[in-house]
Amino acid sequence: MRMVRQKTQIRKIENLAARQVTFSKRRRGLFKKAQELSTLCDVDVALIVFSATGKLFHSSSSSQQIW
Amino acid sequence: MRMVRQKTQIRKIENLAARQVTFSKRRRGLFKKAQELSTLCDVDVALIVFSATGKLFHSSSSSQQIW
DNA sequence: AATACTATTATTAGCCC
DNA sequence: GGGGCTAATAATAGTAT
Repeated sequence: MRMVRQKTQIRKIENLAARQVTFSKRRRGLFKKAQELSTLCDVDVALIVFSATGKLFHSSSSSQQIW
Repeated sequence: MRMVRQKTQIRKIENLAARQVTFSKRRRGLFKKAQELSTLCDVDVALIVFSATGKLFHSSSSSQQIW
């Protein structure tokens, strides 16, 4: 079974199931990167992701609570 | 000249110059990833980074202006 | 929906200018 | 501070379970 991966085009993924899977995977990656930037560079980072179904994902490394 | 790259430890980079370079590079990467998530998955993403010198970097894909 | 695998792409650390 | 280079690490698309 070949697993030929195409270079990802950055445009809306039309297939709902595929879009949800990508949302889950990339959301995790984004929060990880945000946390790493905060730690490595000693800066505050706030990240808010609003899902299509109205669910809210957020993180903030700030000592100030802004949300 | 060997360029032996160590696996990055996720802890504060003590050297100021190195920290600033990493901040610049990773900040760009993070905003790119945020934009990609928004486009691919058709969701709103807001990202705010407070630099050590008080400079504010932000992006929001939301149609609602929150900043 | 969640998790695991893995080939492949994407990011980036360390360097030079 | 910024930009380019390149090898190495890291993220992830596609697949399978």
